[in-house]
Amino acid sequence: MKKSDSSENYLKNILILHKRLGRVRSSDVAEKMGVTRPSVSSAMKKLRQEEMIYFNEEGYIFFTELGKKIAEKIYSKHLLLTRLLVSMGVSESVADQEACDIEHAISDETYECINRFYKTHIMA
Amino acid sequence: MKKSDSSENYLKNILILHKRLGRVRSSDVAEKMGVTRPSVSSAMKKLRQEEMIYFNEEGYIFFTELGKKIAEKIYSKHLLLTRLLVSMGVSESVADQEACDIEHAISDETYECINRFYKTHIMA
DNA sequence: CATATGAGTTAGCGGAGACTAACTGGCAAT
DNA sequence: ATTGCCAGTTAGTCTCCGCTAACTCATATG
Repeated sequence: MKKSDSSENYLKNILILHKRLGRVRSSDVAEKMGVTRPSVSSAMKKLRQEEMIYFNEEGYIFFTELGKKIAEKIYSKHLLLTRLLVSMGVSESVADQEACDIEHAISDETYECINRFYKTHIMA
Repeated sequence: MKKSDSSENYLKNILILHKRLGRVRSSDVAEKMGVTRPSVSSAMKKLRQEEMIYFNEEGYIFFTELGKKIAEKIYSKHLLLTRLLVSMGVSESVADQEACDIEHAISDETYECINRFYKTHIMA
């Protein structure tokens, strides 16, 4: 049911690296997230067992449909929260940083509420 | 520096029980938070070592100045976040629930930003 | 007086999720 | 062909923070 914050974070960062680099290895994830390669290795093992990702023959990481959906959802939450905080006067870097924690705490329903609010009260 | 979410949660709930009951024992905390008495016992031990709380002769829990300050700060964050979410359309109960996680993720500076925003854009 | 109850503690366990140390296997350069 | 590097994995450790089991102690109740 409840995915752990840690797994969600790995998925989000894999997505970001996919956008940035085109293809992603475990060591890229380790470098981006500031964790060791063994940590990534065991996290990837878990995500693979949960059918969120798979590795191709060359060792690059790809999303399954499920993994992609979850990664994109979290990334959307991250972006929305960052924009919201910035428009409330929080600095770009702090907003980005704190959104990383908040994003795991809000449900999809709450995301929709915030999104509607943002569109009608702020973006407008 | 970074207090754990768990400790912050204990402090917040002790504060709430103080307001509600006047005085607070470990078992009250256990019941309110849905954890076992041994869990509370070890959490209180930690908070006592950190000089956040102390016990009086009868076994009731009281805040030190430091503990009170931190508990009130977290409680303020909780209230503000709940009100913010509710005014964005999130239900009272979900807002309250999710605020419990978000409250540990926002800095004091971000709290001030949200507070200003709330006062000028929503409460007004 | 004997016993039951309730609060608190201690000891020990378990899962998450990080870490280090050390091994493997591929590939490049000398 | 040997050496060295880089990516990945495995094994084992640590910390945090829950849990259960079991003990202590005080109070209340038969």
